[in-house]
Amino acid sequence: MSSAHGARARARIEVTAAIKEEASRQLAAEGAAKLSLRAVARELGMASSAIYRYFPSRDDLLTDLIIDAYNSLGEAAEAVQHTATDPVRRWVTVCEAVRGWALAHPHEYALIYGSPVPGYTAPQTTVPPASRVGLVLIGIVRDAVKGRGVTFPPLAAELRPEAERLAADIAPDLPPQVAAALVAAWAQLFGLVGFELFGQFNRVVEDREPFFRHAVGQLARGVGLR
Amino acid sequence: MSSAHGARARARIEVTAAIKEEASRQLAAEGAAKLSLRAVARELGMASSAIYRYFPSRDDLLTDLIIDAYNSLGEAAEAVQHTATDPVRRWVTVCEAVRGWALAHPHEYALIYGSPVPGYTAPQTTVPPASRVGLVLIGIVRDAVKGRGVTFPPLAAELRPEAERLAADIAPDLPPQVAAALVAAWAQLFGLVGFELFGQFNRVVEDREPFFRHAVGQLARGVGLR
DNA sequence: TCCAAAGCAAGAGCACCGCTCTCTTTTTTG
DNA sequence: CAAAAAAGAGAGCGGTGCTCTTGCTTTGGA
Repeated sequence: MSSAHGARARARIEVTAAIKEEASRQLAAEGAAKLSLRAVARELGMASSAIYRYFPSRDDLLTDLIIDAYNSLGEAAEAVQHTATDPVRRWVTVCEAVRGWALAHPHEYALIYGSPVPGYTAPQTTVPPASRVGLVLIGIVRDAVKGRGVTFPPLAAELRPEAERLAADIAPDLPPQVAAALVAAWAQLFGLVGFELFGQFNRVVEDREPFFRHAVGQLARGVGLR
Repeated sequence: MSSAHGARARARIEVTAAIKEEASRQLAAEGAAKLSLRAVARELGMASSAIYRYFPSRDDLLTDLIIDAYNSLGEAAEAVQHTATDPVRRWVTVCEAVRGWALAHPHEYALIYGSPVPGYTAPQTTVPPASRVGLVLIGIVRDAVKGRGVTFPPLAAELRPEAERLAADIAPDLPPQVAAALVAAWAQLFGLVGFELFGQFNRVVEDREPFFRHAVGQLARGVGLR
């Protein structure tokens, strides 16, 4: 068993943690593409082949880091979700937390929202951590709907079936129009963050904080919040 | 001189083109990270070291491919920008062209709008090609403003100075409110496309075409188009 | 016209990478 | 206490970007 029985089991946990720690350091410093198992091993003073006792491949290590990144971002969003009561303010606050986390952890952000690492497809285990930010946004809108703080956004007729299916899937208690608008706003939020982070706003947007605040405020109104 | 004088100069152009062609093939097939100079050379039947006579480094080759990708996407957008007269329809059509290009060229899209290749910073030469889609969107809004087809969107007071600076920079003939909303919508468009392309919509949005059409339609209204 | 200069191809080589296999040592377990 | 399982180390394979040296060919000026 891999329980915390012997000293060996404890050592395994420690070494695994040390590997992830060093890998995380390299990820933050140089980015995912320059993360090398050999360099991690070197830094830890072990043979490069020994790493493979803990992570079967580089991709498995990356998967762990991806999950950590999703959880770290999710926590950042969850931590501020109740610091306001007004729906729009709550929405904007959470969006700002997402942006703040992204600016503080650019390589981690690129790892999870940039181009998927080549040939790499994320396993199912990443799905729950990846959903946390979305769930926070859903929660805000849900509370607003309960408190009558939502004007239903318009919905094209052709989108009706998809909106109903989507609402049933992710938030059964939300009106289809709101659910559809929410998903769109969710994607658009990461468009704003990504453009700033990846340099697309260079020489275009200078004073980025108020710009972002205003844009996500409009996003909130697009979902129906007020 | 590097003019088309001798047979040597002509050969250089041909070899350069052949390298880019093969590299483009590999990029489309496997993605940027698996593009290897050695593999390109192998495929072309030349020594790997010979490539360096044409491209000083792998990054220089990638820069060329980035420019090509921007231009290809820009052309796709420009090609459809006049197929409608109604401002909202024009906007949606161009957005659909962007999405269509992205779905048809996922690796090229990832190259230019995914995480920037680590350590790599795009040189100034990429700026004009990178601007083409934005210019198309600006053109649509400009025409709409002239034709009185625009309701000015709201603008937070704190954003006023940035909006004026931004408008002066990218579209002096556009009202600041419109210019600011336009830039935000521009970024949000790529959020929608990226989320679909990079799998974030898996198990969330099923019927993606109407969803996208509706979302970018709302985007157009956010800019003031109607 | 001839000859030096410049351009180009090729091969060997360096330092790195992910990953595998084998061998030895250590710890756990029946 | 012995057998089995786990872990570490080292060598090695095939791959990468990139450099350097060595010849060969085209080019342009005296």
